Amino acid sequence: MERLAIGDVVERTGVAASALRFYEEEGLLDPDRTPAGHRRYPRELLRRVSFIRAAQEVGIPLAEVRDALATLPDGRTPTKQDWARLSRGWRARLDDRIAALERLRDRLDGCIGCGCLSLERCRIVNPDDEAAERGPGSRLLRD
Amino acid sequence: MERLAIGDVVERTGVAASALRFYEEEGLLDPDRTPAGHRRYPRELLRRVSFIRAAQEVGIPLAEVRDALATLPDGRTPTKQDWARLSRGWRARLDDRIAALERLRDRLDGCIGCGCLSLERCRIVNPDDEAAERGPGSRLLRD
DNA sequence: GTAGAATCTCAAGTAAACTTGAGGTCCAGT
DNA sequence: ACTGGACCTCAAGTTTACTTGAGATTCTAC
Repeated sequence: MERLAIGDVVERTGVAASALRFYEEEGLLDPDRTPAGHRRYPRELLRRVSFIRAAQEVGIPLAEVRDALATLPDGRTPTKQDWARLSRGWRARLDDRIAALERLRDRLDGCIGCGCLSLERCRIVNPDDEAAERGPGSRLLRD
Repeated sequence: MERLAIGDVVERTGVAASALRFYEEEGLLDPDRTPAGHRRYPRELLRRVSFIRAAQEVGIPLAEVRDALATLPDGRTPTKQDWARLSRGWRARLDDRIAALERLRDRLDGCIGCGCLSLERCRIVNPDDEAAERGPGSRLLRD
C-alpha cells in the first residue's frame, strides 16, 4: 500500500477528508489520482499533512503554510534538511508567541494584585505607565 | 466629561466604533444613551473594554468573556475584588496556553535535529513514540 | 452481480469577530 | 441658519478554515 486512499489518511492523521480536500483546493497538497479520479496519497504527503496541522497549532495561517511549503523543491522528495529549514523559521514564530503570552501574564500578575484594570494605573491596560491625560491619549493594549 | 461619546472611547482605547457597537449587540457592553440615542460610556465601561481586549489577546472567545462579565454584580460598580476574581481564572488559561506552546516547542526542537516529521519516528508527529503499525493506528498531533 | 461503503464534485452553509455601506439624524461652530 | 463632522440603524459583506449536503460514481465483499 504505497499510496493511501483518503480514508486511510483520515485514519492515520485524524484530519477529516473534507479538510484534506480543502487543503488540496488551497494548494497545500496535490495527491495523485487513480484513473477513476480517486485521490491517492503517497506516504510522503503525510509529512505535509503533519506539518500543516502542527503549524496550525502554532497559529500560523494556512496561506503562510502554503508559502512555506512552496519553498520546498518540486521535482524531488523533500529531504530532512528541507523540513529542518522550515521548522527553524517556525520555531522563531513559536518563541515570539510564547514571549508575548508571558509578557501578558507578567502584567496580569500585577493586575491580580491591584484588581484594577484602571486606565491610569493598571499595567496590563497601560503598559508604559503613560500619563493618561497628556500625549496623544493613552491607547490601551498597544503592546 | 463623565460619560464619553463613542468617538472618545475609540480614541482612548483604540477599539473601533464598529467593534464597540458589536460588543454591545453581543451583550458585553451596555452604555447609556442620550435622549437622541447617542451612546454615552461611563468611565467604568472603559475597564470592561480593556478586559475584553486583553482577554482576546489571551485567545478567549467573546462568548466566554461575556459569560465572565455576566458574573460581575449588576447594580453596583464592580470592585477591585470582582476584577481580580475574573483575572485569576483567566491567568490559569494563559498558563495552559503557554504550557501547550512550550511542549510543542520542545518537541519541535527534537524535530529540527532530525528534520523528519516522520510518522513512525518523529516526536512532534507521534509524541507517544507509538509504533505506527499496531494499535488503533497512529493519530497525529493528538496531544 | 449486487448491496453497501467509499469516493467524487460542486454549491452552499457555519462560526467568530468584525467591517462596510446606505440612508438618515444630531450637534458644534461660524 | 447652515454646514461638516459625528453619530445612528440595519443589512450585507469579509476572512479563515472548514463542514455539510446533494447527487453521481466507483470499489469491495459476499
